[in-house]
Amino acid sequence: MLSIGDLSKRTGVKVPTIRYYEQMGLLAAATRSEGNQRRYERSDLDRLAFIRHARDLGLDISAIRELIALGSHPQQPCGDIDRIAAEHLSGVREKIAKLKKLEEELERIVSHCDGNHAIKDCYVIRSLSDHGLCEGEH
Amino acid sequence: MLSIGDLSKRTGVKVPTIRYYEQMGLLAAATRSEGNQRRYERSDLDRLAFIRHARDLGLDISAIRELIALGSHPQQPCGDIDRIAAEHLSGVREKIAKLKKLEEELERIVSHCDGNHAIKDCYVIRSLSDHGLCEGEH
DNA sequence: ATCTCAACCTCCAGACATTAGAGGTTTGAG
DNA sequence: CTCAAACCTCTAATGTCTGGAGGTTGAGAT
Repeated sequence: MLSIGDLSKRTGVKVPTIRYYEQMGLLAAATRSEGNQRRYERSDLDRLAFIRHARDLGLDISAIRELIALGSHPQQPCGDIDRIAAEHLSGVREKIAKLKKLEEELERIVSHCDGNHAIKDCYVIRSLSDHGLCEGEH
Repeated sequence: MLSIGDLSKRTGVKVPTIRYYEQMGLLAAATRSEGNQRRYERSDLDRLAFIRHARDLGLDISAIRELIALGSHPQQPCGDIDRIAAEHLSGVREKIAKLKKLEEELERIVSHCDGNHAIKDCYVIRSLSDHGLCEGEH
């Protein structure tokens, strides 16, 4: 049996976050010690690792809840699960595309500015003020 | 003179968000009509466009406040502005790198799942449960 | 057996950048 | 002049945690 602190150390999920996940219904309410402290076992550790992994991938709480619910019917076909992951993949791709445009623009801004001219002539300020200077759209 | 709704339409920033920016000190308190409604002019539109642009680039409110403050002393050299932009650039690059790893992993996960086997054998669930299946780190 | 102090408990509040709603007032077009 | 749309302020919610206050428990050392 693990304390909440043990669980935290092993998964890298902070203690209040574990309690939050319990509150959000991602983790079943833990069994308690005589003194009312949460006690966890192997299966809780696995589930928390699953949650953490999914969060790292950027899935939100409700998506994870959906996955967990689906996962509890292991005989059914996994089409829905596939759909959730695929939807998320396209979301991630969009974010990457956006960020790449931002990266280019910031690069351009920084490379034009040597840090030594007066602010009124600074390319950073000029290009932030005047969207027309941007090469891409965003 | 523009109403807050006009400003909103022209910049794509929602009305309550404009009021929020005023509250946060990014926009100066607008002049008011006789009936206490906000009235804006050209310079407000420019500044709001600046703010919006900076937010699109992912700068947070305090960074924007900093830029605005620096921009109001146009005789000083722009080293600080350059620093803010450069710091932000490295943040964006980190985000991109992270998301690319996620993209790869999600691709791998999705491609292994044809949506037709039982959930207990689904690669999505298996790889979320077992970090050891990941090729990269995250 | 007792002491001690880290780790635990609950509840509440804050962080971020908005967004939405309630309830009331002003504006401007017909 | 009327009346709906747009405005006002204030409050509260969103999502995902994170921190603190104030009090209790657990476990190792004496």
